[in-house]
Amino acid sequence: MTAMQRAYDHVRDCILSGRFSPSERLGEVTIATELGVSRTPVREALRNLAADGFLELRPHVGAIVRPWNFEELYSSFVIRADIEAQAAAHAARRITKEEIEELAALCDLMERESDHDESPAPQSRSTLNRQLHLRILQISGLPHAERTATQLMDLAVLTMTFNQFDEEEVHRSNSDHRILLHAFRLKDDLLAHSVMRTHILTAAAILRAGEETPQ
Amino acid sequence: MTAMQRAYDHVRDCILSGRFSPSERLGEVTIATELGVSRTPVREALRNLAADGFLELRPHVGAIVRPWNFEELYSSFVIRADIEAQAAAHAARRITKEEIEELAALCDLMERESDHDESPAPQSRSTLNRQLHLRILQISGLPHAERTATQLMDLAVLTMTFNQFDEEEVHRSNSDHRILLHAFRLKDDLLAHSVMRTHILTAAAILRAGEETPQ
DNA sequence: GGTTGACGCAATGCATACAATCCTGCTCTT
DNA sequence: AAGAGCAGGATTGTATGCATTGCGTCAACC
Repeated sequence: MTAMQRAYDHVRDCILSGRFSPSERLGEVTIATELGVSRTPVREALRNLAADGFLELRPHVGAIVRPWNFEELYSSFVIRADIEAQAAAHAARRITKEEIEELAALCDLMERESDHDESPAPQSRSTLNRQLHLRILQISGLPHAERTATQLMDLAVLTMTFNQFDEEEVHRSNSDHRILLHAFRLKDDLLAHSVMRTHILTAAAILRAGEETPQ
Repeated sequence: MTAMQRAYDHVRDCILSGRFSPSERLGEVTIATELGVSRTPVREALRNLAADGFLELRPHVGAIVRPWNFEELYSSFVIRADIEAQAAAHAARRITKEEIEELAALCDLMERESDHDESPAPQSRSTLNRQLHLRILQISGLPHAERTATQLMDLAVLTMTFNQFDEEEVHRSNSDHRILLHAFRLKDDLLAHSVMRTHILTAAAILRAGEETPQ
């Protein structure tokens, strides 16, 4: 583990946990002394975080935590819906039997976990979900889809920790995955496209519902 | 102009002009001495180029020029088509009269340049085209659409220099822009979506045609 | 002859020092 | 009292030196 990676993870975790509030100014020296490393790896980590959309760099001012209002987050889902739907359609045409079994195994794991009401690892589901979506993006054979969608996905994890699905919504999500697998088996690219698009836009709608009621 | 920016532009131009061939290994010291600067800004430039998709960084090995086969490039167009179509639809609902006039002015410039057969600046059209698309992305109010689409667009400029549109194709492209503006005036988001999607997929098809015949 | 091990080298990773630039608060002036 | 100018400080930009790590090569052993 390099010092840059440590700095990256540290700042990222601080942003996600709310220790660094939005629009807060972060200096290189502050973080460097906090971690006991030099400015060089910290500087590099901040650049990477900015490239990944977590920070905004202002020369001679400092890195400020990117303020992520609701519109910002919702837009990432809208874009992801298009990209991943397209990827699912491509994947449906290229997927092999072995890859289908691989995805099915992931779905089994997720459903088995949902059955146990006392979920041992609360973030396990989101990890498995990420794996599933990532694998489909890889299978699609659209390298840029993989790049951009994973960026948006990791950025969305930010709020997923605050906004948990309830039991009914988890069930629906699992059902979406099953239908998607069905579409893959049939090599039905139109169905795959539509299911994936609905799957993500549904998540966005749930997010919107959870975000609008508290206010 | 910082030294990092100089290094960034230098390496980028070398990649685009073919001076650095794909899969070539680039050392930090090589470029640093070539430009007469220290390793530090070069290092930072290489990171940025990797973040923008031009390079791939391998720890303790070096930066290698990302091999961009045809599939890779084509996939960027497919993704862009979806993103920018969605952005156009959103823009159609939010655009103001002033912004429409602004876009119309850009279209006028592009068409006026097309009329003069002796185009003074060969890359002027691609610059104007970039401005037009970027402005629409901004108007869409989807920040992530702007981020991802511009990344893909800049990456695609790479081959646009080798693959020029002929007169007929330029005319068609201008016509697309005009219909898009028409859709904006009518606030017709469906039309805007479809026109933009077709516009980009057409460019991809032309690219494919130009790429398959030489072989 | 093929394979595995170690050693040397080259390149990156990191730390520190210095320079340039910009922001900020204060003061002086109007 | 409000605005402009200036000085101080803080932050980033760059250079350089040392530490670390992976890779290639050569030789020895199987």
